[in-house]
Amino acid sequence: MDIQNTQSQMRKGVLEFCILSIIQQGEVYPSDIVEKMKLANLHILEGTLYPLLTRLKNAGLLNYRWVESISGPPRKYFVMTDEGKAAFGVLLQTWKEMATAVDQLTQEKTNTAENSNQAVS
Amino acid sequence: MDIQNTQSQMRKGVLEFCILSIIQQGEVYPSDIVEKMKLANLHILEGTLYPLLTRLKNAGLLNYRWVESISGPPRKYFVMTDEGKAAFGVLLQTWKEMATAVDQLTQEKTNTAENSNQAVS
DNA sequence: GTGTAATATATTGTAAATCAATGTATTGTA
DNA sequence: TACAATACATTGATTTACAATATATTACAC
Repeated sequence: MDIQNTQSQMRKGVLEFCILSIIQQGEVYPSDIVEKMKLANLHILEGTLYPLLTRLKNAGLLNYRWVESISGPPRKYFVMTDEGKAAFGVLLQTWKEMATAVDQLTQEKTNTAENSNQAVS
Repeated sequence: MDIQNTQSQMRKGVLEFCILSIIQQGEVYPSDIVEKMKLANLHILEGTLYPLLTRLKNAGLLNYRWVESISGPPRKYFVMTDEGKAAFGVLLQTWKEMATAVDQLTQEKTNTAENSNQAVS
């Protein structure tokens, strides 16, 4: 009950960061993002994704272009702006620092020999 | 603007997990938690912490005992229940998996729109 | 052509959680 | 008694994810 909620919070925390990361790797439309996130076990629903993309677009981090599809309505392909790329760099640094901090925090007592996953560069 | 918000989201996501981690390392009262979190660059306010501790206590993950202080009102010292220890184990696993997934996601190579599906320019 | 399914973008209403500000209570000291 | 420091606690506003639903386009069977 509460565990699932906490797990959900954890996942929510990195949603925007992961979506920016996906878009930085190349043009994608929303269904691509849902798919890639699912592969990373970070599920996101359309009702969450669309407002989020709008937020990021309004913040100047993203742009999009319409692309015709042969199997349905046109798609919005999203790309990073220069500002978005800069923001992603900052967020990547924030993520690394936070992950390191959390690892240190949790390793202060959890000293099992199994936990030898060292922090990345 | 939006970067700070995204950074804030990231930190929020691990708040409960980190607080459980701190309490698992030993008995603490709320001000201890605020202090330890600040040292990890994960700031939390009392207005956030108190409801959060109440939530975790009501969920059966925490207990507390009153301890007299020589310099003010009595303090609530929190400890983990057995259920809380089990929950923390699950969350630790969740954190590791998520951190790995996020690292992989951010390290993937660049794709192009032409690679994915049936996009037509 | 009409109806249905599949694909895709988008909005609405609800619930949960953080935060800033403030409130309440206890202890020591001038 | 008054005041400062410490500590627990609540309130109101804002934000945001989610479930459900709406709107629009294309393909295909009949």
